[in-house]
Amino acid sequence: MKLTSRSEYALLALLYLARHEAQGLVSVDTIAKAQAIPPKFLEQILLTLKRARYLKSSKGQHGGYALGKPADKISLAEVVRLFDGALAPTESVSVYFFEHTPIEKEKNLIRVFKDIRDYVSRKLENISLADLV
Amino acid sequence: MKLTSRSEYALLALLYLARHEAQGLVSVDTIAKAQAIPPKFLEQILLTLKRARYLKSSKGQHGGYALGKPADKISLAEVVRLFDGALAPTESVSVYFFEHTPIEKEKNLIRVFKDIRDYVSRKLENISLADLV
DNA sequence: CCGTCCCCTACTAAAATTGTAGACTTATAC
DNA sequence: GTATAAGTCTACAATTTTAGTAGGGGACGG
Repeated sequence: MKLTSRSEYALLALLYLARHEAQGLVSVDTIAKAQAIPPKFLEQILLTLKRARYLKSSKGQHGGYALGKPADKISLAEVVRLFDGALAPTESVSVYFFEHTPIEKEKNLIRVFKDIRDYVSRKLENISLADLV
Repeated sequence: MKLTSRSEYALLALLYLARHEAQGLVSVDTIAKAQAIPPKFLEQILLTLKRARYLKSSKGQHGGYALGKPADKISLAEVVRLFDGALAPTESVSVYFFEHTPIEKEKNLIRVFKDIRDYVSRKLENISLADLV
């Protein structure tokens, strides 16, 4: 797993929204300024999060985004997977994003990388936005 | 950390050499065929490994490559770092490859990713080629 | 009906990844 | 001492991924 700026921005935006849940809807530009994210890029990211039901939104004046589910129901694992795919170090040990890779037949190596995969998944699955605000 | 095919091939080649240490020097083509690696690509990889002192070589007939140090002195961490850089999930928590990234100021996130970094580094630093042959 | 804000797609520039090509060098066998 | 079997080295190319930008459209509030 390697975080791209997409997923880092996504996490920052979600954290912002989790911290400002009381305020209701927040505009893209507000988040963009607060977290120093290129606004049009953030727009795409939020749209992706919305389609995946992590956010809800409304248009028009006073529109904006808010969390689509409780902060404790959104895990880091889900967010990272949405933007960066596999949490595993190589796709041949990935559960959700399996693909063939050269080391596939090296059982000993596979075991090591599965251990890492398991640690990372467990860790990120057990941490929600609520744990971080 | 995300393994590229470069580092996967490097690991395969090193394992092959570790398993055939008795045979002395082994040619690129022999390794390439045994491990199904594009030969000219492997050539580059072995050269990099050699420059980093993990391999030694000699030219000419009956030339080839062999491990440059004992198999138990070559850790997976070193090999992966050589080809793929940081073991950490994002460079802002990397010790050897630090760079600024967007989530930098989110202390809570940083803590999580440092935990992952530590697990991965310890794991890969404690496993050598010798452990896998 | 006007401004504000989300929706959506297409596009682009840069970087990384995954190789290929070919000329050069060195050691060994004969 | 020459042919040959290797490694050495650099440059290049194709593809994919990443990190954005651009801009028109649609909905909602006032």
